[in-house]
Amino acid sequence: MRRLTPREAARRLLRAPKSAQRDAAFRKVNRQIPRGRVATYAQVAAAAGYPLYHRHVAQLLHREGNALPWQRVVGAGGQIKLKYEAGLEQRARLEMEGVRFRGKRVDMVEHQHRFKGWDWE
DNA sequence: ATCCTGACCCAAG
DNA sequence: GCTTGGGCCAGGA
Repeated sequence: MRRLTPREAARRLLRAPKSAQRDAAFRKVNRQIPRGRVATYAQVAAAAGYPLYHRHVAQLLHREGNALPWQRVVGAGGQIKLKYEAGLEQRARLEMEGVRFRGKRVDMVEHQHRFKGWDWE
């Protein structure tokens, strides 16, 4: 497979369904979150340019999180939204990156990532 | 087209 | 802290 030129890539994106463009934007934003930091679903959605799509961010991570730093996306206020074992795994992964918790929630004051330009403040 | 669901969010009480 | 209700949107049945 030859590598696509930027122009070809752009063209391919335009032809692609909207959902694919969104997902691509979500993946890109998710990958911008550095180790030891987290962002909320709403933050990722907004930073990707789709302010009302926080639920879809979750859907994407659910589908193909394995190929992404999915553990760095949490609910508003630092809540872990995964249930049961999955939730424990996310917490463990984050703690392994040095993220600290206050009770059930991630210490957002310490670890919330700020995307440059985007997202309030 | 309708109905249901979801790793959501937020304001209320 | 909690629960509830409403809002949001696309995808699948």
